[in-house]
Amino acid sequence: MGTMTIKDIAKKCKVGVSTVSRAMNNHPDINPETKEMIMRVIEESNYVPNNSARNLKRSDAKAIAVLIKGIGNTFFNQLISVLERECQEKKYSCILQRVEEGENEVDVALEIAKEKKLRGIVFLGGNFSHPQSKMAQMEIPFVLSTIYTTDTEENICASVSVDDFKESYKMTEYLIGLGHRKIAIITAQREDESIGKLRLLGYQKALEKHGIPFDESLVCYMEMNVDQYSFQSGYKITKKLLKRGVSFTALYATSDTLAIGACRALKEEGIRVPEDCSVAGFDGMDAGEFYIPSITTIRQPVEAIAQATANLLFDMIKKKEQPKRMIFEGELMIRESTDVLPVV
Amino acid sequence: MGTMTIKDIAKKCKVGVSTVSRAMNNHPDINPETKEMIMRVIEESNYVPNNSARNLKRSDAKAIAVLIKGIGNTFFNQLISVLERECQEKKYSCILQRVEEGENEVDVALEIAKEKKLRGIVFLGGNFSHPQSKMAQMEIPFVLSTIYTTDTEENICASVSVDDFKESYKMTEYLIGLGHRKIAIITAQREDESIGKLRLLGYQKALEKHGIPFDESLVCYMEMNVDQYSFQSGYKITKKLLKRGVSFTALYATSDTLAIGACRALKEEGIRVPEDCSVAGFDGMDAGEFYIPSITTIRQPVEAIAQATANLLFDMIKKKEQPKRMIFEGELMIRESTDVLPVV
DNA sequence: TTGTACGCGTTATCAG
DNA sequence: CTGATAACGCGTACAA
Repeated sequence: MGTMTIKDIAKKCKVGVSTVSRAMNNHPDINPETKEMIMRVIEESNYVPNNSARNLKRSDAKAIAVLIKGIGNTFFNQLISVLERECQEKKYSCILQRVEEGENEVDVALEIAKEKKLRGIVFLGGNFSHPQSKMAQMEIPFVLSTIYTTDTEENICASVSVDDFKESYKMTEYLIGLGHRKIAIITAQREDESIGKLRLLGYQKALEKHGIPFDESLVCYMEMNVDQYSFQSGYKITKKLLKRGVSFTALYATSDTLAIGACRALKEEGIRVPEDCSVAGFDGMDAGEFYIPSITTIRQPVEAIAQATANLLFDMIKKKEQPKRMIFEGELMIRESTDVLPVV
Repeated sequence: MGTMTIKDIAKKCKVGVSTVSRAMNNHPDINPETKEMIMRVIEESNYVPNNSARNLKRSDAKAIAVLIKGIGNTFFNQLISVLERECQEKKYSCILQRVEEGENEVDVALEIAKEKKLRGIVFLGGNFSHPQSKMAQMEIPFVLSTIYTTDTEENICASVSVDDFKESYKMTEYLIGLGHRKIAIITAQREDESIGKLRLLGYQKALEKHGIPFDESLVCYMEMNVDQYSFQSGYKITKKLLKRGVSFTALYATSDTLAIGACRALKEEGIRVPEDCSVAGFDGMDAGEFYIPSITTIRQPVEAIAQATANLLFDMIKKKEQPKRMIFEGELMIRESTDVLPVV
């Protein structure tokens, strides 16, 4: 019975197609008996309506999409869960769409918005520096979650995130407060113009503030090809740093995963954490909490960010709210991987 | 200028719609100049073709989908990467579709297969015990990756995985070989009929083989509600186990994430790994490799499994291959978290 | 309450 | 090489 259509069902039931349609879509004006009969036939026939045809016709979809750049980033999983929960509550369906590293997320957004007749979009991850002309094409509300974008005064994107600059400053200052002066940093690739850069700037600013000269040889940039914020990445970079032979008493990795990779690398060289070297991360992921030693980090309030993202988006959909930037406070989680610099 | 259609473009270009369609879809029979002109207009107009309409018409899609039950399972990320790479090579597009814990993956498959005119499907995760009648509706090839299913002789599903029973037996035997006799196990929820059960059975079999009586009080079942194979889960279960006051010298967690959670819990109680208690995992994830102590585990050959999954599926699509079950060998990775039982 | 017929945006067929 | 036009499967005015 190859592929059923609504017509086949109509024929089987000896009714018109519209009646079948009404039965499927819970329309009020239909005889309950006819409806039941139709539903039974549908069930028996294993009929599955064609979504493409539906989307083509439908004007109202009650759906949003979440575009995720850089899956594998465990950090997003929690965020997504909350977003999905929130959608369910609002009776919206939530479409998850992964976008490749090389792809342009706005293009993907434009396409899927049209295909699925979306009401709104959430962007997760990515650098997000797109020309204004491109952004203007987005006819539906969208919010950037966990992403920073360098938008101008007159044209602000809706976004919710922590202030990466400030939080990074906070962490660096904490390390300095422990007595560390030679603080190595693992940061995004040189070309990064987004959160990676901000975190680096925060680090620099804190050093400057405390009269510690910025030492380029203590900065480790991630490589382009490898999986950006992975254990592997942190491990390799740290190995390389150690080979360079520069000395440092603290290592600030700009993500918890990087920090964990770094700890492994240090251990292999017989360097104890935190006794010989303090290690700090960023994000506040579970992995860092369970690690031994547990990783000192800046915890992003994921739950709150996700919640705010959903609220802002739905408010924008209802025209109740203009795009705005929302900043959340990160929390310095002092754990086992950092310690005061021992006096020698 | 709301939403452009192909007609608008045709009008703008003063050509017929079919010419525009040809330009977009790289058809051979079109004047290069006309094509170029059309493409320019499309670009300028920010026209985005409607995918629903496309899918509706298209008969051939050259696409497969990967249905993932239980994202968050980092284990899948690698698998997916390989699958995507393989698709690219074959010029197929690869659609990732998450399926909720409560959803029926076959229903989702049926729907998306129809909507996207898929050529094949890969199932990742889930228990997969579906009635034969349901499976019969799948008109396109599909393969279960990393999933075990209790299929009958005459009706085998295509699947590729390790032999969870055998591998679990292997791990347990290894622990016994170290001198351990009181081996606790963290396993799936009681109701599990899939890999969780198999791993438990492998454990039991190994005990039996070596004349060690099975002790129900050493078995920790996961809870239903919590995130199944998470750090948290392993942590909590271990805490509970310790409270029970039963003594054990080794703890076999049936996933690396559980093992890591367990290590944390043990540490908090002042129990050293591996000196006081050996801990073993399963899967061979990065997280376990970088953990301190690194986790002894059974490494699933993810790369090979993914590769075989792709090959099998594409062969089935080309009718070159019948559904079959493929078993891969797991590798016992002896690392820091296990040690011989000290003679007291 | 139900059935008929049209249109959604594309692509494919077939004459020019 | 190009342009009409017929599907694709469904929802929905509109008529009955």
